[in-house]
Amino acid sequence: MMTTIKDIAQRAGVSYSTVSKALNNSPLVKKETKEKILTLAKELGYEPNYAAQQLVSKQSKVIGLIWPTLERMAPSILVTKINEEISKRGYSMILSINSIDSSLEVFKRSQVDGIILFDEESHKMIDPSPHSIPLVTYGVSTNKTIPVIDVNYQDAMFKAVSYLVTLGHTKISFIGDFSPIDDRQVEKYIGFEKAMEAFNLQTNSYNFINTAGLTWYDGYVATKRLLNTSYQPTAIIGASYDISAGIIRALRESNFIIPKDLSVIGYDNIPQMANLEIPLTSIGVPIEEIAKKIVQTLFELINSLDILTPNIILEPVLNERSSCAQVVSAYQDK
Amino acid sequence: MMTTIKDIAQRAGVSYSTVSKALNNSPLVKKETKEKILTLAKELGYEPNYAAQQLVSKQSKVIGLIWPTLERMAPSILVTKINEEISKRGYSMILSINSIDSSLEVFKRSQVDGIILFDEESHKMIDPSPHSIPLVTYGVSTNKTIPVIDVNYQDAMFKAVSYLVTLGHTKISFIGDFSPIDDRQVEKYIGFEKAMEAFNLQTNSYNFINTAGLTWYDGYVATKRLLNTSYQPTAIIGASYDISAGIIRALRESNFIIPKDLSVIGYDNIPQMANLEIPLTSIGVPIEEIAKKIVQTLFELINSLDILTPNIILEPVLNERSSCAQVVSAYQDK
DNA sequence: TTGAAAGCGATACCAA
DNA sequence: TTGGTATCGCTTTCAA
Repeated sequence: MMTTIKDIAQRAGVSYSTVSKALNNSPLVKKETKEKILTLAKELGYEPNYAAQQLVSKQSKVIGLIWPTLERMAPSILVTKINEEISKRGYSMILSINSIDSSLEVFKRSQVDGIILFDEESHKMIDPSPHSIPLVTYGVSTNKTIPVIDVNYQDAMFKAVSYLVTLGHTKISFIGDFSPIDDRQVEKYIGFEKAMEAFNLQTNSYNFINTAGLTWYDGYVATKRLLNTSYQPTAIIGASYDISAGIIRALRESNFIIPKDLSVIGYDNIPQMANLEIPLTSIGVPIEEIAKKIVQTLFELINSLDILTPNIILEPVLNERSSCAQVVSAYQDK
Repeated sequence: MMTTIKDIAQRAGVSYSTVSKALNNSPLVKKETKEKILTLAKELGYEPNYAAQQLVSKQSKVIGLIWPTLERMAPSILVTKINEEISKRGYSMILSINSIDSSLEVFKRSQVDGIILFDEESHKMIDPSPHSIPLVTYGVSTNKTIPVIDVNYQDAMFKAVSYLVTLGHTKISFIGDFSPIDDRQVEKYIGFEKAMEAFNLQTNSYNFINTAGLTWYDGYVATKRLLNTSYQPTAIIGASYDISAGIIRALRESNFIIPKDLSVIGYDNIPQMANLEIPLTSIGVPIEEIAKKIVQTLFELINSLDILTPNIILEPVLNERSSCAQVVSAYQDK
């Protein structure tokens, strides 16, 4: 059987309330008594019963993260960062990969102090029961009842296009996943479309290349397809890290030199962007910032400093590396 | 404040022990009383306090899985399967991506009933303290104190080579990651070497191609490298799913027809194997079986049916699909 | 069929 | 400095 503070008290010849104090390093206990108790605790292999502690303290010091779609590379870096942020605050993080409902159930059982919800599609139907656990979600803002940390994807695409226009580009193709299941991807697409319009750039089907997937290979294949057409863009925007990697690989295979022959700009600001064959200029909110904001908002909610920040939209920034160049004017004017 | 069984008892005009029984659907409570209590509980938005339940029942019905290296695609399918197995038994699973030590700490806090440890390198230093939580690990057997579920990787490679030999192949190349950090990969390598020896097949450096990585691209590059040599293997063994995907892509790009020109066999038995451009013949322990065995062993430990099964080595099976063919004898004899 | 009461393991307050 | 005791919310005998 587990040893309890009572066992220790008995052996030490003191009351168990004294043991409790000693174990919590209370200044109210004489040094010698404390030492005796601590040694004894170690001897007996004492381990605190967290259920009992939680019962009285009403805190577990753990945060739950719901991540129903485990099989996605991109967020895994975010999850790692969030984990770090949470650790910094003396809390721990546990993950559940079940459906939202059952995850919520487990987390209640585990008595987590707060919940972060990662959802690709729809967190529209979560019922935020009144006395429930503090919860924030990361995703496209749709719900007004729970705080959402979000990225301004449309603005990201606007900034990307704007940057390319500054460099003289007018023939810009967007390669991304247009499937309506992922709101984030759709936002990027819309943002690109709007930006092209805003800059009065003509578009046709060659400007919108649908990868119908988010993997590297999807980007690769889509790029090959684009290259086989008569349209010759001077710049390509890749909608995600993986897709951009595929774009670069396809271009190099076709002997395009980046950025001399073609400029490429990718979405996302994960460190790996710099480790591609060509250091990729990218647009996006730094992953650390997203992690920080999510965790910060959750803790504000836990400490209920204020619940006045329902939706937080993070602004993307441009990260110049070396995959974009000025359009050579000789080509520019016919 | 949260509503408790006492609140319900008061409103219902019964004792709180009756409420407890009703909530647990005890047959000792009259139907009408039960119904009244249940309705009232719903009305008041009653949620059980799990810490209190655990304190008395000494069970949390949750299993913890420690997975320090989140960024690996392959195991993520295994994790999903394990999660399913655990759910079947009425338990839940939570994940921790922290270091082993801190994960152990969180799981004690969360009062999990059992722990599964996924470790790539060394679970040699875990101290299995006497009164601790039941624990099994998935990995290469090294430790005698805690049960390990493992795969016979050497045998897998033996069976792969054996199968190819049956088809008449003698020039077989192994493409895999030789880095010593991952014991699993090393085992495959050794298994291949031993098998070639066992069948008296000559080997040189062209038979062992080091990808120095486990991604698709690593396999792709390694294959290209092999193809540029004078050695013309008739069969290739890919050490992992991702690597095999890269192999296939490289071969197709170089206009090899699989399996007419070259046979390919991959390691791993995840369902995706069939979804590659060419349905890939593969060797490995079905991922479901691994998941089942891990969970089963853990529950035996939890219920301490017997602790007599310290190490379990699963036997790989061959899965014929359509990436291997008989060597045409005309080529065979010089 | 229901109620009273003990106890799970720890914290915290008030007395001594 | 220490000890006694109430309490957290629930399960589980044992009586009624």
